Amino acid sequence: MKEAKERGHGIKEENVYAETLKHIHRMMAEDNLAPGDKLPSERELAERLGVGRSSVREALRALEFLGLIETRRGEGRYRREVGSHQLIDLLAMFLLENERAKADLAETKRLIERLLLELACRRRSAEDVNELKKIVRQKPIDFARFFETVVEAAGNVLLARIWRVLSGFAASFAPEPPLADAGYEQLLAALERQDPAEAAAVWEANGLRRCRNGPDIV
Amino acid sequence: MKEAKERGHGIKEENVYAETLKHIHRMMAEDNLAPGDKLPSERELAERLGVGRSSVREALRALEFLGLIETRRGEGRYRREVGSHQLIDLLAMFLLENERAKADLAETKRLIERLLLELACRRRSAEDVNELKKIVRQKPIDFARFFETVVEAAGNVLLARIWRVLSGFAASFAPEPPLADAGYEQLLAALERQDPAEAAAVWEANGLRRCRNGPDIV
DNA sequence: ACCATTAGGTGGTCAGACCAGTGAAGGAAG
DNA sequence: CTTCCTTCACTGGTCTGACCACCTAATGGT
Repeated sequence: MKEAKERGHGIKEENVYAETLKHIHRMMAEDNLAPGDKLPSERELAERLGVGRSSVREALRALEFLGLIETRRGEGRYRREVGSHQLIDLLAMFLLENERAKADLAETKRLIERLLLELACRRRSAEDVNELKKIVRQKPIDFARFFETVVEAAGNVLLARIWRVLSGFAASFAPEPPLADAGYEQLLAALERQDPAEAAAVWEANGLRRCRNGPDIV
Repeated sequence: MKEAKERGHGIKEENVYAETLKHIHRMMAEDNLAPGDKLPSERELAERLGVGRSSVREALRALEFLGLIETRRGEGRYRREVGSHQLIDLLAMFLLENERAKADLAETKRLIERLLLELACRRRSAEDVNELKKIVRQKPIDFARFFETVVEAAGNVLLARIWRVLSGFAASFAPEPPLADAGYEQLLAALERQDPAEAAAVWEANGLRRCRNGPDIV
């Protein structure tokens, strides 16, 4: 009675939804899908992968959650620029109820930013420095663009993604108070001299007051 | 021709799936659902909320994605301990298909471990130090237990969770080369003296060689 | 009292149907 | 010819009903 199973294939035996998710993701990579490109329709994917439309829908919904694709009703689904994370809004909503989580989040974000700065110091190219100089020269300083460049220069995709997720969370309930201009000058100098310790020191010095005390002068 | 719509209710007009998601989440809060408690079944929720089962499924899948509930086939869905960030799991899954990502993963893990060590230096209690002394004294040194204690002492739940995820994935394809015993002695000394800089220095000296030099794998 | 069987509930999946937007093809009016 | 509008095919959104595989607990025979 009990040996009835074993549907022929010995291995996989995972949720169709999870399989489909991986499959579609792999397909996106293999087809070299650029941001803005259109994905096949739900029905076509279902037929091509030999699964039901509902399973395809759940997989696509997950990809949308991860911010990898964008859905336009009546049109289709499109590959999205990485970095715009839809899931952030939802997650933030849930996290709002936990004070401790908020504190941990703020601290973690801050620490990972320090790591990214240190990495950027070691790996930044000459172009990175020029780009940053341009950004700092142009007042008011665009904090987001400054740090995006730093993250790019750090050259660690995983750490960058974690940062973007945390950053999105934090932004949704704790607006970012910008550093003083002098802070950027110092960071830039450290980056140019490839001095990770100096960058970390500047970051700590500029961050502690707002982390500890809360509201402070801009 | 164009004024045909307006299904009676003037406002909402959002995806049923999104509405259902919020609805179920609110319901969980109002019913004071404790971790481990069972949620109503898909079919019951569908009937109670007046929507289709597929919409309920998409909403529940999202909650699962967020780590708020757990699904047990054949049994039901249960409220889960908050704080389990499922999304990072998924993120890692995707990154694992890429060689470059593996190098980034190893580096990120290493860096986050440094952060945890630094935090632990600042926040460790006397008991933490005693615990660590016991672990170090007992050869061969149990690396996992040593670091678990450090992570605990660091007192940042979010960072700890990220580390556990990274650690788990890293272990699955890159066995951990343990530190020399002398390394643990030095780390312990730094922790006892609450000297983050020293701890970080020891960590870098013992580990970063493999991350820095390799030209981003092949 | 024990254990195998059974029945009902639950999530997992699929297929088909219909709705509601979108955009392009195609025809009528200018 | 151009312009405008209708039409139609296609897409995502949703609902329904039907199975399946799985788990639990009640059942019933030994």
